Amino acid sequence: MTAMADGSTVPSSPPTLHDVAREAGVSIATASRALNGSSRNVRSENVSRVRAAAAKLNYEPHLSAQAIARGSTRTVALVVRDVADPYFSAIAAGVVQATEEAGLIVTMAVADGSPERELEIVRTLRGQRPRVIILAGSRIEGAGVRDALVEELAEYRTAGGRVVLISQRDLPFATVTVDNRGGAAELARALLGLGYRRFAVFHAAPEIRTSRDRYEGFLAELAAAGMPEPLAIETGFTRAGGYEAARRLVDRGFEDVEAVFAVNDVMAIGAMTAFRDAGVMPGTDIAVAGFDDIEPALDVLPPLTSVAVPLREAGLSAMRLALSDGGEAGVRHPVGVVLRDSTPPRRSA
Amino acid sequence: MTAMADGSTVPSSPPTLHDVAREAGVSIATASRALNGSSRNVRSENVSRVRAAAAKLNYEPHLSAQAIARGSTRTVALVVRDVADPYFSAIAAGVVQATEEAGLIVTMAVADGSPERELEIVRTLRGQRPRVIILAGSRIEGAGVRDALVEELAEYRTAGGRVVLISQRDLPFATVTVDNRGGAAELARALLGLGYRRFAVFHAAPEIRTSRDRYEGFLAELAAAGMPEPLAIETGFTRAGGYEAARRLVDRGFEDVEAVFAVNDVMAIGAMTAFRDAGVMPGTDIAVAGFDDIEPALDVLPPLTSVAVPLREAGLSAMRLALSDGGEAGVRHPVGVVLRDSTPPRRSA
DNA sequence: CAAACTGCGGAATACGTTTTCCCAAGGCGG
DNA sequence: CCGCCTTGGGAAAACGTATTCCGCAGTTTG
Repeated sequence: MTAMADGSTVPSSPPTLHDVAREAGVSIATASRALNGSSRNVRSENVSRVRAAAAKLNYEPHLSAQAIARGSTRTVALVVRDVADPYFSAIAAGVVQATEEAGLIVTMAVADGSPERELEIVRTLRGQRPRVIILAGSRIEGAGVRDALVEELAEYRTAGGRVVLISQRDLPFATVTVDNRGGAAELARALLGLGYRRFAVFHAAPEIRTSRDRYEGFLAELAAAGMPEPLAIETGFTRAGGYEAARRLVDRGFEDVEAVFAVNDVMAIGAMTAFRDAGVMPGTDIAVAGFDDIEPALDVLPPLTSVAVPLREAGLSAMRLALSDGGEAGVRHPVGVVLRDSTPPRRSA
Repeated sequence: MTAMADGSTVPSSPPTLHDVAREAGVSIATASRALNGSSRNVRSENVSRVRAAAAKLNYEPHLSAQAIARGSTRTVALVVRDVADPYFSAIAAGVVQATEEAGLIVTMAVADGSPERELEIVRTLRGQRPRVIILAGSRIEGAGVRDALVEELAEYRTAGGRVVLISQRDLPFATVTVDNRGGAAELARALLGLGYRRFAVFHAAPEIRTSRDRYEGFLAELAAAGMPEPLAIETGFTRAGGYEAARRLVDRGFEDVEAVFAVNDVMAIGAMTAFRDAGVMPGTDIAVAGFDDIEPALDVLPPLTSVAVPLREAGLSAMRLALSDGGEAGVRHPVGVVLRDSTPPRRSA
């Protein structure tokens, strides 16, 4: 603070490059060149004087000013549905890690599962002029919003920005996907192998592409094996959704269902708790399997059978994809079924 | 893209205020005033023409340019230890929500539990010139780093920035805390009331203030009740830390311990899994209690006794505190013990 | 009816950087 | 010894916006 005559204080603004240059006795241009090593040379004596001055004044360059002077920012924008969801927070962790390793800055926005909100976010994001926009788990298929979003993103890319989508296919942008369909099919095969025959599937609205792919992959494999169509229950893509679907199943008296496949782990975990609350024991009375293999899947009892998805890796790949100047390519991560006690082998009926 | 003579394309930069003004047939000054309603009036006809031009060109103001022209940004910087940890992601969710409601932007950095990294983050954050810096769960007590960090933050505040700390006391900044000491004491009383007498405490390094407060609160209450000193095991503040501490306890043959208090839920949950992996059943063979009452505490079996902490609320309060021009005040959130089956009443010995 | 004032548009400046352009000094070959 | 090239410093322009200041027209006031 700067003390005033009346005893009050005034916020003193941080030192600028100008101050550093004056302190070092050189021009602003030289100071700038000394600090960020441009293509131009600076006499080494001047470099050290500028460095010393910057350190003395505790100078930090004004990122906004740099951005406008250079014509590009150092930020990466990440849009997720919900930070508190372990699925997204794992992805976010990967994105943040890769971003910081590249010396960039992450800004985060939460779409809350609303396509309109997501569109609005992307629009205002353009004002931020980020280098990269990463959309994770968007609910992009919402009616007309989809086209508007695609157009918005395309325009952003035209201006030199990079777009990466996580777990969302069929859009003209670089994408990192996981093999949702294949993983669900593999899971179906594994469950059939354990002796299960009658299934229920807890899935979310089909506009959520991830849910739909997993659902369809599971169905396709059952059909291929000549199994009857499973009981499908549509619900929210969240823990609460899984809980509620399980309640509904209990209320309906199970209808012979032996195993539940919930299209993600938080739903599966919610379902397990709902079953237990209703007095039916997951694992013994009814089998439960999920998808994602998030950390809590191990801590729940019985441990949850799931399909391991490298979420953090997906976040890392997204950033790698964004930073490599590669074209529209995409990365697909393999997934792997991991069987645990929530789906014990079933004595042959 | 702009098509070139040779058939290639060139990134075309986004429209600027200049373009909007030209399109609307007014000056830049008028366009600026029309778009963000300054104190100055603009003829309503011009306002609508500018608005129309902006919409037609899909104009978004360049936030960096605004920042430097206005002398202040619209960003809030959040520093957490680890996004993937449910404790921090819950706080982050609250911060993001409140920030977006205020029309601001969140940038996020991950300190990874290293005080040096945290200091470095805060330093480079100053270059971002955020309106607010929120530090959650910092490990601020690291040796000399602490003073440097305080100084850095003080300097930032001098320049007009606002600092809010979450769950960190005794620093000269606005702080939102939870009653860690009181909650732990209350938990101790509750466990004593259930009949437990021999305790182990899994705590983290004392530089982690949150851990220390909970540990001390628990100890103090036991001492007040005339109980013997519990067995203390120091470990990491993470799920892995809890797991490892439980293993150590098992290896030592328990030494009569009847109940474990882990200073947070992820540690408690890790410990429960470790116990189970070792063949001792949490809840029946040994009681376990945690702190935070994160969502998975309900899904684990037996459900985990914990102390409910309004984490999302804490994030919201932090932002409210930052935006209200109030002084150094602080908010303290109350906590409440919630008993579940991981600590069943103990038959009196 | 002159003077003061109000309403509003636009030119110009400011913000803190980077970068282009110009210039001076010194080294070198011819 | 002269011109040319290299080296490196500084002045100034540029980035995109907000805002101050100036000026003009029209309106009110005394």
